[in-house]
Amino acid sequence: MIAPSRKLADRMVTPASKLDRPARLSAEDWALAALDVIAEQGLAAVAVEPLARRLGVTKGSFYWHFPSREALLVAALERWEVMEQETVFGQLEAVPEPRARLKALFQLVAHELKPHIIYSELLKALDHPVVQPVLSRVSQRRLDYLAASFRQAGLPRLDAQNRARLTYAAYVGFLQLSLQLGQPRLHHDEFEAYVGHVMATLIPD
Amino acid sequence: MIAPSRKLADRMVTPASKLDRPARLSAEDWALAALDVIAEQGLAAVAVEPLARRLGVTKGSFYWHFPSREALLVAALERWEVMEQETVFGQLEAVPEPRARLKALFQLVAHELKPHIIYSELLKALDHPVVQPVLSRVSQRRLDYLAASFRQAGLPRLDAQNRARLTYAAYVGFLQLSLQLGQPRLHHDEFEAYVGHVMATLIPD
DNA sequence: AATGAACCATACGGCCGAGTATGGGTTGCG
DNA sequence: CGCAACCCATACTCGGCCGTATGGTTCATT
Repeated sequence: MIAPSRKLADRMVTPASKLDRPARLSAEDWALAALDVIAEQGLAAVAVEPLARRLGVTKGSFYWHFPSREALLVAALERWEVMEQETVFGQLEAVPEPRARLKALFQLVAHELKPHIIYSELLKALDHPVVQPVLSRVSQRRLDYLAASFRQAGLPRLDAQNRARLTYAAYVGFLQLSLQLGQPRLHHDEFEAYVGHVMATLIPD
Repeated sequence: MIAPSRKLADRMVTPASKLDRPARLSAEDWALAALDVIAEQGLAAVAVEPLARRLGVTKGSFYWHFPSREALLVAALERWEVMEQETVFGQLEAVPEPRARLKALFQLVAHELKPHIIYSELLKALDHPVVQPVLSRVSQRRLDYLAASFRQAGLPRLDAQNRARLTYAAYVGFLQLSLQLGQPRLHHDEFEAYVGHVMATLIPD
């Protein structure tokens, strides 16, 4: 079982011994650290002992909070799934007009890649049984959201669905190519032109 | 200590004991087996001992042909890179008209996923230093090919480049979503409709 | 002050895969 | 036949990570 997350006291008697580590960790701290490692080095790099070293403690701490490495992954992904809901969808609720909302969505994804790094890393770890259902749910929600937006933008139902699939595939591919491959390395101007082209091509008029 | 020598007759006359294994392997056999494992379980699953078991031999064999696991990966990717050139591009040289060639390209990718499984798996292993340059070259070649085709289809130079980027991102995303996530699980009819939608959206008229 | 719970360190066993060393068997060729 | 070159098996060492066992330390509470 997971220990109840107690608010970490700011009692820092040590001046500069172990730096800003809260001296005592909670299960949530481990889950957040796991998400950091996923974002930096992928899911496979989430190992107990390296994580412990990273946090300045030993395995003895970890196995008090979690029964196994699997349990940590589950907790981390659970936490990520709720966070991503707010992050991605939260900023778009405000835009009522569907075409403007789609444009805002493209701009968001294109210019703020960091929130999508974890999604991209999880996509690379889809063979893992814990990851698959989570990514499945998240992707389906996004697809439905896209399809609804295209529908509101005037596309017939089937066209809206297919356009959503195409758009989402382009999103996933863009993430992989720009984050993982990092190859194109477009300069600012040509990148803006690219985003403009994507919007002009995929958003109906 | 002294292992009793296996009956030689087992090797010589057996009709189907060790099956079709050529009894003695070459470096190329190892490279091809590595590609099989990549296609089935990803690059991380390419380990020497499991591979040896798969081939019915032991590590002793491997380390005669290769100095290290790295060297095997390099050889396997090298081999894959030349094979993929012929496989993907070879079938399209015959089609002269650019728009028809693009359509043929879409159909090829949509209906014959197997040749792209390795590409998809390598995409998931881009953090590996051996993989990065290979995928970088392959992707760039494909992008250039796409851009040239869109150019021939009548798009202005910059539009052709951006359309190529968009198309290739959609290709990569489609691979990840259908191969790894396996989620959409579209039925035949709606899948054909999707492919049609993609072509109608991305191929200029 | 004392006690119990929360938290962590240390040490251990086990698994698995990378490499190394070495010798034995197999094949082609003179 | 005989002798290399070639191919493979066996038997190690080494390191990394998982999980367990156990005892020590710190904190809140009475």
